Amino acid sequence: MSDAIMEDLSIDCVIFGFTDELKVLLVKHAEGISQGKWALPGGWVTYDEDLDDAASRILYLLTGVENVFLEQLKAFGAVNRFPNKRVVTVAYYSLIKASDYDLLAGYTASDVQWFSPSEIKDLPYDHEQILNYAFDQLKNRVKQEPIGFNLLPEKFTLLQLQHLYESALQIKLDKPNFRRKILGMNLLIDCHEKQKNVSHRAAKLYRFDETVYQSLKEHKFVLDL
Amino acid sequence: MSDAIMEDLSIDCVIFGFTDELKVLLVKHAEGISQGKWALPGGWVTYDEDLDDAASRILYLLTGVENVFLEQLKAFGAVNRFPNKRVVTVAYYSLIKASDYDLLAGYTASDVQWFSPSEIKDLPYDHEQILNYAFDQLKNRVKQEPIGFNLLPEKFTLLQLQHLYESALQIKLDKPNFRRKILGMNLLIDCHEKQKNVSHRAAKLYRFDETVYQSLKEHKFVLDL
DNA sequence: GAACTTATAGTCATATTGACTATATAATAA
DNA sequence: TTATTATATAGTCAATATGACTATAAGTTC
Repeated sequence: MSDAIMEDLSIDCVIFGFTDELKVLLVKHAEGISQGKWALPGGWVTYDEDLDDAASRILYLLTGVENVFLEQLKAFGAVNRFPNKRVVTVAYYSLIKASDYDLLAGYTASDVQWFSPSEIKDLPYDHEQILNYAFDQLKNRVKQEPIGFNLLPEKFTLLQLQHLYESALQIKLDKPNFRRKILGMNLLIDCHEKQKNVSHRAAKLYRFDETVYQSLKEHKFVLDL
Repeated sequence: MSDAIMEDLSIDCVIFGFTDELKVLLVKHAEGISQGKWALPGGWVTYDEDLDDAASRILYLLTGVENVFLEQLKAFGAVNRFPNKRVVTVAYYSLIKASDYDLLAGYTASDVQWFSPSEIKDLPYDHEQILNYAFDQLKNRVKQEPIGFNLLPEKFTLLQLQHLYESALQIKLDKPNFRRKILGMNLLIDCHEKQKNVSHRAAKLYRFDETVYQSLKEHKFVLDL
């Protein structure tokens, strides 16, 4: 064991960020074959760290984003996915609140930035395939467990929550029906407060009931939207 | 590129087999640290094959089982999961009809056999963790797409299909409700035939409508049982 | 005060669910 | 031959969920 790198094994991270809409975190490569290109943050695994730890370390070094729960997506292992060398990569993904993190490019990255899905193009290697796979996974996850706890302000309106679902699932939802569904889950607590400084009727503010939120995460539910 | 092995990357396969109940395919290791132990079929990836191909090759060499659709489960990469050496393994799984395959131990396996989940114990490395993960994945998959096409005889009764679901999901189902649900999907075609040589009222035989089956596989549905 | 925008309440026909009960059909034991 | 049994299959029912709406309320801005 040493902290030498495993020559043929890498990590790539797909970080989805939510503010008003869904974004993806990319870094500009400072070196190597893909120098100057925007790509998923990625790097090499060392011999003395678990895969999950490698993913967190690499993400932090390249982007400054830390303390994020990374979930494994899949290993991508086509023979020619990487040029000149056989490299299998293990992809991870996460969904975070963009405004909670300061971006700081480092290590092999010269720049780091949030991108709208629509402006992403020409990703190197098989990163496009990884990203598409991550989008599918995200949609699945959103339907299988509640999201939003770390993505919205502590107090939020039902419409904000609805927008979150709409941008993660890329669909439009009916407002009254969404309210009914969400309120029926007893997941939200009425703050007995209203929005301020809005140029229309102020909406009620809610917050998550942490106990219910956690138990819904475990005892699988299916959100049929 | 060569057909040398990647020293630090392996494959492990979880093969679920269905006959009357759910079984798992294990091999007895003929060499190495776990010699004489029953374990998941696994082996090393070479430099010149895709991960998916490596999985198929290894499964075939060890067990004689071929032409199986293997789906990737997850990469397991804890630092000490394998003794004396850092090895990351990519796990695959599949669900097949046990009686369709002849078992033939080979390569690093001295024996191969189907096991009931309850009789499996003392698996080496982190194979128990992998197996448990595969069970969870199986349950998920069974709920998200139709199964049975390759697991049941061409003509089968509703009760046989129900037993398949019950053993994959490890739950009991209500017979009339299961019938209603399945028949309502228009997935089955009435063969206008009945069971023979049974010591009770013979049940109707059905077969899958291949077109509907395939389209249900793609346009995700959720089976709420 | 009128026009607008958004929030929130409520309607309704239809479909689905889980938990049942009832009847039909065949084999076998008495 | 009839009773017993095991299973198949049909049907009931109350409770709940769904999608597509309409209606009204409560604020802002012109």
